[in-house]
Amino acid sequence: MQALPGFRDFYPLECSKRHFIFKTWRAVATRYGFTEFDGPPLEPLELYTKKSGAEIIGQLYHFKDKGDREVSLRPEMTPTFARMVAARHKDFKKPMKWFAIPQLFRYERQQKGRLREHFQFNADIVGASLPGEDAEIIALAADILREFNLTSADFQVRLSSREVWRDILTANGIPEEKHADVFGVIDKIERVAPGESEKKLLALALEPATATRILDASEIRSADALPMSHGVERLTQTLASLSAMGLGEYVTLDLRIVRGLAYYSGTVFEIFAKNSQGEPTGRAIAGGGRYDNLLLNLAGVDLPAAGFGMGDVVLGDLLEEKNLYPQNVDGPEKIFVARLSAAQETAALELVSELRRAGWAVEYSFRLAGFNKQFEQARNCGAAWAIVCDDKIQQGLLEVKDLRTRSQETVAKNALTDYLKSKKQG
RNA sequence: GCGACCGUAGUUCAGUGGUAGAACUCCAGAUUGUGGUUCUGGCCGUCGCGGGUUCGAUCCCCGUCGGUCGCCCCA
Repeated sequence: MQALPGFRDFYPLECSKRHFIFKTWRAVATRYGFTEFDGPPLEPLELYTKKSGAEIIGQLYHFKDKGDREVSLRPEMTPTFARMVAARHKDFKKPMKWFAIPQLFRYERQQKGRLREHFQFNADIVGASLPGEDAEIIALAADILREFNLTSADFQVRLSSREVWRDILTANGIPEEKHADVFGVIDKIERVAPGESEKKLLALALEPATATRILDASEIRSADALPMSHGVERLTQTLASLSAMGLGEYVTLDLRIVRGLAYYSGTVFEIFAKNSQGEPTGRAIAGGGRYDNLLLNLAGVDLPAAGFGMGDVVLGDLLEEKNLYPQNVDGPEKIFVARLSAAQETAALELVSELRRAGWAVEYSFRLAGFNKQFEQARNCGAAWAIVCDDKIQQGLLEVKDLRTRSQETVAKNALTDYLKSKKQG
């Protein structure tokens, strides 16, 4: 028996890494004033088949439950979020800044960076559709990566706008009905052979000259290269805000980004790891954007919103590759309490208990073994300190050994925690 | 859903048409007052599963399941 395909067993080390990622997500989100929420991992299938991106339904992990309901494990958090917000948005002041760390599911063949299950940090703002909100979302995403000690040499935020794209398409006489298809082509420009995108655009019955202008537009990397419009003004303001927040070096305008999901309406962005040439590479670490119409379409409540997601798989691979998991990711400094003989059994257990209640991570040997064994066990459990209980415990004295330097000192029991604290900081 | 490659002890891998090995790990001991060395012993596999060819298959063939990577799609 093993885990289902695409599902992971988290052994202690992997679980520690997962906790490290979650802890970092929560810490930065909290600093940005976001509060955590959660929803059901299983939802009515209809929530996903209804209005949010028809693309997603082909790969849903869905089935019929015992009550004959069509249900699906959640493939993304946004529909759940939209439903929850729509139902009770009047209970919350705007802007609402919420985050969640849902486990998401997709039924598809697994490959690198893509499993049937993953955890995804989601942060969303429901507010007034301001450029500052877009900047806040992007800044949070970038600052999370900075918190993992990733730098501008490691990742790049690629900023774009569907609003700008709609203006470009409309200016080129492309009717609204075709926008989604054209977005689909733009979204894949980087992944198809040269010339392929032009063929696809022509297949959508675009004039050759129009197709060329669309492809040229996707090369735009600066707001100055775009005719002024509401969308461009917005992008400019968002970029200015990000620069003011000290994140300018992380962000570039890149009109190749449009995002796959149909519900995005304005600003969109994706974050990619950079290769040695500084080019975006691999799968997106994070992605998101503005979806001002989703709440209206899905739940009949007209609230503008923006958000992004960041999965643990691609991020985890990157942290692994860059060796950015902390040394002590599997836990705090431990203390091992050893005792010489049965005479110290009780005293040792008292000491173990006292230290644990004082907040230290403490281990000891369940059976009285020779010192060789006890010290070996101390090393194996990763202890930084060993405290030896021997005859001197009668006088309230303990031997404290630093297992890394192998130096040992006699310390009074009542001075132990102060001693350990002073040593820990040093 | 499609394609390529792969599937032997917990792990990394060797191996042969006549029912399997190494290293490491793990456990115990050498060592009844101080640990990463060394030595000794022990546990471990229905050789992924099913079928076929064969006197006989872990080895050949087919299927299936699983893994890796890619396509599709993209949280």
